[in-house]
Amino acid sequence: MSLRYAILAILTAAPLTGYETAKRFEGSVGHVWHAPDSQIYPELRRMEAEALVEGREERWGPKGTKTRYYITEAGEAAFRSWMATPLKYAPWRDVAHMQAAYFEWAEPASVRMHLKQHAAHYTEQIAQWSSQIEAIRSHEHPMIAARLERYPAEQHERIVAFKAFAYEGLIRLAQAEVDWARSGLELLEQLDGDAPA
Amino acid sequence: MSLRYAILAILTAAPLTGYETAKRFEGSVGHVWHAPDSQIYPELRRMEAEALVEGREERWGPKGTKTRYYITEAGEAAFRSWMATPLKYAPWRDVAHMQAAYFEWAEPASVRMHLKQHAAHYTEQIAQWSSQIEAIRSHEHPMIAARLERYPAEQHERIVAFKAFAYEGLIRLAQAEVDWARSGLELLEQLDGDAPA
DNA sequence: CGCCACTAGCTATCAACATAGGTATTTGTG
DNA sequence: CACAAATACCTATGTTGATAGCTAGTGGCG
Repeated sequence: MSLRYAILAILTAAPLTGYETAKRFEGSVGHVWHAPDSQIYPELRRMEAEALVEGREERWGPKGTKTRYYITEAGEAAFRSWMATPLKYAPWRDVAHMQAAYFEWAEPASVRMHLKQHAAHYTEQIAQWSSQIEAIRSHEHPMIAARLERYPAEQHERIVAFKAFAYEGLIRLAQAEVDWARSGLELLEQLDGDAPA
Repeated sequence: MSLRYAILAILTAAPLTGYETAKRFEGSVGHVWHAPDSQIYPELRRMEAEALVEGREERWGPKGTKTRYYITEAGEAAFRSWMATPLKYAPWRDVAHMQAAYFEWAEPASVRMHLKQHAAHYTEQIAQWSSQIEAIRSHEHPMIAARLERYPAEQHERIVAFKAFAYEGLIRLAQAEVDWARSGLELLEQLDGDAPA
């Protein structure tokens, strides 16, 4: 159900075609929520059937047409109501930590590789998200720019602050992953120091 | 596919019936990986068909029988090979952060509630995982006790260290969530301080 | 002996997501 | 004008996971 609300969220900034929506989920929004186009097209149609969005046919060149989806009042209401509802916290499911619990089944070299990869992956994520935050704060981010145009100036501070806040949370998490992986490398040295090959 | 390896992982400590396996996924292993019994029973049968586990019928009272699953050589090999394989990092999907990015659509009181709930949830998680770590380090944890009995003493240190390490990672993440939620509450005070109701 | 919680095992259905294909049109470039 | 790249849209299939049910035997208690 979250995909639906992610779609509604980006449609509050600007009406989009299915294709554009899918692109957003590869790029900016994709940093917080990922979805393939094969999920997005049918979901948009379901949402249209429920009157949360309205699809308007547009000409596209001499022969083609495309559908641009506009969020409706009902759609905004649904989004607002979701925003007011407390989240259900799903039970944990984390492969990396699950695997780490059984590292005694892997070669020390393999463990080292896993941990280094883990740190590298999240370090890269931090870099990406940091540059997103900068673009958000400077209003250079295209989605932010479109959104700010649509809403009155007194809301701009909140809009920007919350987007940046969300990314800051992701960065905190990623930093925790990096720190954990590093502490794992230290642990490994300790264990192998005690009983070297 | 991860469910399969989670099952293999716990079967390396002791052979289990389907029911016992399901119980593990509600309790201890469930902290890192959750799965309902409706997933576990068919998965065990699939794994038996692929010879990763061997099911042995056991009497259970005068009329009943139950199947206890033993990990096979092939199962151990599959697990070891998975342990040596680098993980694929799935694209991000996080409802709480997605929702936070659009907090301007919620009432400040509602945002405050969300953030407090978020902090409370992960604080509770930290408490649970911390007590797990204690039980692991003191060897009081039943799964750890069973596991240590099965493996030679020189491996005990690693077994315990890696289990504790995994939980430490979860605690780091949860702590990051709590810190983030608290910083969100501060941000909210700032924003509402600028323009109070 | 009746009752109940627990153990044991199983099924059916649905939503969510991944993967991998497909067609057709437009637009820009050499 | 040929061609590639991008735009636009769609489907089919399989896996995973969530939800909710079901039957039936065991073991302990009053």
